[in-house]
Amino acid sequence: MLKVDDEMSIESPDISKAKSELETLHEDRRTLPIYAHRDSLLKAIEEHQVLVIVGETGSGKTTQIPQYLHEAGYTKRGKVACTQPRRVAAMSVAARVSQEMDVKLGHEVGYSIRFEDCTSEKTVLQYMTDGKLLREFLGEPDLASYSVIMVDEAHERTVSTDVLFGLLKDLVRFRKDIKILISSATPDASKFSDFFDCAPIYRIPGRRYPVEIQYTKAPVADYLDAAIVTVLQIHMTQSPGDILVFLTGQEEIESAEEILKHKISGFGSEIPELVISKIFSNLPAELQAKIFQPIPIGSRKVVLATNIAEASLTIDGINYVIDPGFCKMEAYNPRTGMESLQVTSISKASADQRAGRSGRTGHGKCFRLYTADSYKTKLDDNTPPEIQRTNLTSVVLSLKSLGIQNLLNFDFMDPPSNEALLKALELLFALGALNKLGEVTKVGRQMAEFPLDPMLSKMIVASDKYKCSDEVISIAAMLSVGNSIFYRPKDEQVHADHARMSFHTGNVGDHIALMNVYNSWRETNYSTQWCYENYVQVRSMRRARDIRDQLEGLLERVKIELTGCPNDLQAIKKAITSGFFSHSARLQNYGSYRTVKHPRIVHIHPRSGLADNFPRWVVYDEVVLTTKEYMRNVTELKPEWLVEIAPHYYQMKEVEDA
DNA sequence: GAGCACTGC
Repeated sequence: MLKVDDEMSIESPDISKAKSELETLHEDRRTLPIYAHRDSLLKAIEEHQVLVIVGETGSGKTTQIPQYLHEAGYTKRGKVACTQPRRVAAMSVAARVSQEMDVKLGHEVGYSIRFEDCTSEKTVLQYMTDGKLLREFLGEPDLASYSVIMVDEAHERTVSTDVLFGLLKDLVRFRKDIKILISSATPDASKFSDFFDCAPIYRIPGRRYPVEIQYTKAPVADYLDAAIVTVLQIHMTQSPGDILVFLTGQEEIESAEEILKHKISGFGSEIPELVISKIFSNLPAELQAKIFQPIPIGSRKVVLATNIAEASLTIDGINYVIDPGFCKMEAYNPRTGMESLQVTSISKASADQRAGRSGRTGHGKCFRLYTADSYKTKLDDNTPPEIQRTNLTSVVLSLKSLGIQNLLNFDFMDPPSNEALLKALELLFALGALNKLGEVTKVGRQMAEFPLDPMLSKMIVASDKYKCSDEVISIAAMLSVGNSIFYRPKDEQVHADHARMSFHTGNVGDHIALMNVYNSWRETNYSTQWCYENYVQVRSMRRARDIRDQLEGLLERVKIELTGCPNDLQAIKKAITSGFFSHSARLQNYGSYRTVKHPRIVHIHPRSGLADNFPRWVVYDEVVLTTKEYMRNVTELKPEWLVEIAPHYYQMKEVEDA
């Protein structure tokens, strides 16, 4: 398990420890910066319904505040919830707090995350992901079982925390007995305070070491090259301590690795050993764990990392950070519905976060590969919150099912564009989730139960009619996992492609191919070996299984029978079309396609099973912009299905073959 | 013939 960043290092419990283990834990609690503030903090919470807490990394807020609230009696009135943006954080903080309180995890202290509820009737301190609390809100809109909600890591501004902000702001008006704590690590918390009607800000000092920052004198032409040169300079001139380099993606990391290895070999034994390691989320877990392995005495470690090392995990022993100032960021265009992943300059907040990674265990040094002037004048203060960069269909359906009528008036801290909201409303209407008055329909209520993109939910709801829910939930689960199902190592591409194409026999289309992958794996009783042989990512498949199991459970709740029709591919394709009819395209000349609504020229992605097949009409899962505008995950359909399935959306003349 | 940052329900 990776070490997570949650203010204190969390070690696995060692049962053989001496009797004083608990005493040591209690002493540790008293040495945290927050301890001196315990009583005044409780007083502030008592006096105000909403309090913004600024607690720097290392202050102990996440583990201590819920315990203080418990000691002060708040848990007699209801549970204390503390939300985290990430699953691992929720789990490991809960484990730590249960140790400190000397209770069994899942009893008084528990956590709840998707696929895993480690709480019981005894639970009074509940750590959870922010998305999970949002889901609970849908079932219990007054959060009656809670006395305090602490939204932790609020500065990360996930879509879920942003939506929670609006809902909680409304909730405090009629639940005078609930307390809301907004906890953030950014010094500038005035935005949070302003949003919550000038809620007071309580500051807790942190415990971190100073970081010296160096800029380049002139802009660098090639940041990858500059980063490599800087690594070598640090290695040869600076005192011991490991190096962390922030790069933008897997490919860049792997090429940096090669170049570095080559350069080092050129030095021979003239320089001390430099151990190169790398981390990015798509790297298999067993290889990720390597970055934590100890290295020989006298050598130095350099970790090449993506943004995963910015907030999601912490590597001990880092004294030097190299920050080229870039990351890959998702952009969403509401007008075209197109997503793209682009290399962008980071924000000042992000640059400061990166620099801070060098000052956790001692004095740090951060080498920024841009000028001081660029930092001041070119970088934005903050990264735009995710809610302004994403497809909102799912958020809008959730809010509508909570009875929020006018979304354009919903109190967002940073409102998404009206265009993005209207686009979402328009699609939900087309899917039949909203009626003309904008009210949630019966279908919409069924759809809202599924933790999926509404087009996928609609596909599942529609599968009831076509008697193929068994197949369709597998497809939904596989699509929901994302694009990391197939594994394609550089030196085995031919084998990998061959394995992948075997699921496409009969040109069934990518959706049904995904179903074939899932079914084949299931037939092997979920064999890991099978995954390796077929160049399929084990982690993605396990995730697909978890999601599929959850969807199967939800079918019952929305009264859809689990029925299969393995040999009726047309029924499955019609269910797919019921969710994705708005993503239809027809073949043009020269193998390009034109989308039927909001016409634009798109292409079948070369990794699609239908890439060389050019069916006349297709539906697609999504369009991504890379070198071209590519449709990812494509299935052939008959044009008359569009009018049959979505008569309110298509007219006959739009779908007639020329 | 492409090229998938990172999370979450």
